[in-house]
Amino acid sequence: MDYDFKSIESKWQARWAANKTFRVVEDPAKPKFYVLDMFPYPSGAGLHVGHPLGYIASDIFSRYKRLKGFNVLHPMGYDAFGLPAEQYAIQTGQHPEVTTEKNVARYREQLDRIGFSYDWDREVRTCDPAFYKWTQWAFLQMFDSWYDPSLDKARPISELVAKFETTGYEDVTPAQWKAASEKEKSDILMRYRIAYQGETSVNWCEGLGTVLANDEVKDGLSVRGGYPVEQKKMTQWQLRVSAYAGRLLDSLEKLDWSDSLKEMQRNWIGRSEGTEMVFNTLCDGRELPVTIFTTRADTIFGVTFMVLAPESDLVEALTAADHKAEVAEYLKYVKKKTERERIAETKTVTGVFSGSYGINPVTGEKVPIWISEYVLAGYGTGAIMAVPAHDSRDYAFAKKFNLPIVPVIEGADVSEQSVDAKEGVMCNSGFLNGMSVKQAIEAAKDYVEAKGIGRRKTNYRLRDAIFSRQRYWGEPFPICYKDGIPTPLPLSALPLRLPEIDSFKPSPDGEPPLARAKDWTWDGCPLEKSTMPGFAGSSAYYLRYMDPHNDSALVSREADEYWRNVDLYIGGTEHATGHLIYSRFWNKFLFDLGYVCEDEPFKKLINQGMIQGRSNFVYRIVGTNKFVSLGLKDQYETTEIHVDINIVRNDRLDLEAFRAWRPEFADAEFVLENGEYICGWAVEKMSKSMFNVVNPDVICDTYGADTLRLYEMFLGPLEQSKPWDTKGIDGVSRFLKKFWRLYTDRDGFAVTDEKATPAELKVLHRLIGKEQEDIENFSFNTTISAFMIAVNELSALDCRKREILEPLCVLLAPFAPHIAEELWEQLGHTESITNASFPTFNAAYTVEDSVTYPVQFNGKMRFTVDLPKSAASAEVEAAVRGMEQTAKWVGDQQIVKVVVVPGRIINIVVK
RNA sequence: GCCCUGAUGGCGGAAUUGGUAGACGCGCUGGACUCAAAAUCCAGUGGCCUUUAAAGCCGUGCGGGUUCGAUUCCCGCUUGGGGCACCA
Repeated sequence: MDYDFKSIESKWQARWAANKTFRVVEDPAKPKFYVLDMFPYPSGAGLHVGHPLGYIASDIFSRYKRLKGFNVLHPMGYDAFGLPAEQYAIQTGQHPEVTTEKNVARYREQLDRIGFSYDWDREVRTCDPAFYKWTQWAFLQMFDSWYDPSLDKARPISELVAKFETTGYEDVTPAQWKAASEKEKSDILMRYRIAYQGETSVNWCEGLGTVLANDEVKDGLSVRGGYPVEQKKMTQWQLRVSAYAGRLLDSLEKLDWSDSLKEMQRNWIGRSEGTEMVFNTLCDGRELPVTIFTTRADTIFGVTFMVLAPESDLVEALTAADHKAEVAEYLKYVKKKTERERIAETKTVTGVFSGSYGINPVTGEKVPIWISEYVLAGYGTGAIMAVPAHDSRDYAFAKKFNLPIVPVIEGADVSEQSVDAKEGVMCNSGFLNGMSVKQAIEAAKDYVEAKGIGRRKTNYRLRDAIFSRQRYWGEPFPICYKDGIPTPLPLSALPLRLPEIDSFKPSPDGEPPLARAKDWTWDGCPLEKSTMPGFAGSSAYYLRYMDPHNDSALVSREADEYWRNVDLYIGGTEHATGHLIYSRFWNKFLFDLGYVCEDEPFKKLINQGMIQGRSNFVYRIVGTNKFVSLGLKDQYETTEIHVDINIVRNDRLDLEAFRAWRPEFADAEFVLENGEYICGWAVEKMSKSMFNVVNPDVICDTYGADTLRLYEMFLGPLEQSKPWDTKGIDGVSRFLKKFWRLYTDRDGFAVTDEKATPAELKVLHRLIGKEQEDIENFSFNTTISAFMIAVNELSALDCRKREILEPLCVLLAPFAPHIAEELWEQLGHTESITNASFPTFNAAYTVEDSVTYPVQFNGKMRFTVDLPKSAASAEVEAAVRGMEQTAKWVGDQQIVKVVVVPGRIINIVVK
């Protein structure tokens, strides 16, 4: 009876769907386990073989955990708002919803063929109003909250209002608050709300007609589309992510994430401990205190000038009358540069003197104030004290503009470059002289605080997230403008649905597409016209899966307390500084307000590696239509041409198929070696343009889903990037056929009820132990190797015993669920193998009797062994190559005790 | 420039974390079964020396070190991949 994967796989996929085999409900009697994949954006191109890698891994783990008795939540959905569908809509006029729907259907079809154990009853789509109701709800919660630094958590804004009314808070007194107009009160509160509207320098992308978040921009170009991005001051909705910077950083500690990912987040958050110091300044005789931020308070005696960011609000006040013209010109120059040019020209030093001076608060010295683009307005205070001797950027600036350079560390040679290292002994520094740099940093901080000229300050590089997008295909803001004041809609108004519009382009006067909607108002007031960014919907989707149909809460308390947070999250590393930061922020916010019970969303996170394509090349002799085989190409001048991998097998080109591939190759001629055309190859990104895309559907057709699943895992460690090479798939395909043959013979199913032998039990239990250990460590490739060995051994033993084959079937089920289900049914089970139990490991079956032999050390780092006559001496001697580590070898005739397990060195202990 | 990560046969990758390097799979070579092919099965397969075999030597990016013993630990490099980059 042959292994007919096609009928088996379609049979079981249909049955799983019909029986809702993977439906999961909260069950307090069982321990929970939440396994989550990063949900995909359903793009038009469909899945290639690299996409399901993480899904397969999480599916194996889910199925394994179920066998281990856990109640496993393993959902899937779609991150369905986004730019590609909208761009497509602009070009074709087709509604993004239609495109999205079509792509989702295609994704679902492809996913279903691979046999995933998702509970599809819990599917979510971010573009579904029933879903984005809760995205909008969360936004309103953030609008209605502020970050209380004394409690270090978010609190209702009403508490802040109460403070204003009674005791005052920061620079607002009760009298001022009471006197303030509605508009003024709104403006004051905007400075505190978690979701707030404010003017900020944004990444404006003309090509897309919208602003972008920092993680949506790379090298001055938009990540989607690759259009240039410029800096622009605009009023935008923002999320006060920066308030959470400290907590986001500190709780990284307790997460089970890879070091590299945590490090990326640490860098992105960028904590730096320093000092804020006030320099008094003089400009045309006026005095103005200016606060600067430095991490090197110890170098205060080396300050020779100050620098302001061109965008800083201080520039105007600190530009002397006789320098207005130069400064204005410089500002104009800076403004017209795009972000991209600024990055490209990071080596060129520019700047202008403001005509004003600062007073060093420690030395009383007067230093010039400059304006330069190397100081950023958005970080610290937008103003710095410059110490050219010990900061390379200040040094470059001082050299360019001939400013003095004063070293304050003994022996520092600053004739060629600055000495940035935080080591050495201070000099030229008054009370700091003689201290090490590390001591001096602390001493200077203490001094500054004691004298009241500054204070310790921790700065973060993490900026608030810009939350407005001038696009159509996103969540509308539940905000209207009552007399120009941003006013939240009542919760009963949610979801605020996207309006129908006739074109998806920006409006003719440059407003977002929503401006085209008829009657986009609420209660007579105009509604907000921008929409939320892509990360809005993906920030809390994992919570929604816990309780996806709840219409009265994002997630009920019961569901949240049962599922708590994600135990295992699998996805790509490209979300390190976007989604994974925003989600953590979002979750902490909901935690502060008591809506969820865990303050971190994802306990363990694994980044699956990329599967790269393996491209093939042919070599065309320049100026001809002749192609030369790889080994002979050096004899000609050739151009390398990508060739479709579907017409190449084992790097041998199918000549006929090549001629048929494209009209221009129809009369191609070949220079062959040994009668064959050998193609060159390279590992590259899998993409259509390189003709190296492998479609999982094709693999499912030719080899089956179980083979695909096994092969993707067998390829190598999950977290590593590795090339796909279809020819290796035959190995796992053969394995499954052999596995099938263990249970069947020519006539059909053939399993006996005989008692298993110790040898057979040993094979089984070694595998159980190995699989258990490997799966917990996400080392799926080694499990599969162990499986291959076990199956080969059982074949050799001709073992057809139920006592062995039944547990063996369960062991395979997480990896190759279809074949396992089929055989499980053949074994007489009526329930799905999903409900079986993982076999119990019994180490006793795997251990051999150990024998003790005396051994002598002969002085040549080699051992001879005295053996009883009964022992197979060659075997034992071959086995004894190791030595117990702690043994100290003195002399050359020492007797040791050797414990030998045949074929394996176990241990050698000094007697 | 800074921070993470890797580097092992023709290829993907193993190695109980200091103890027989190259498991498992692909590919390749030879053989069996076939009229033939496919499928399947068996054997071999790191390099060098050798007619063969035995034995030996060399081998985990490079150079040192620790150790009876290093792919594994330490120091110094080379190099692939990823991230950050005027963050004071």
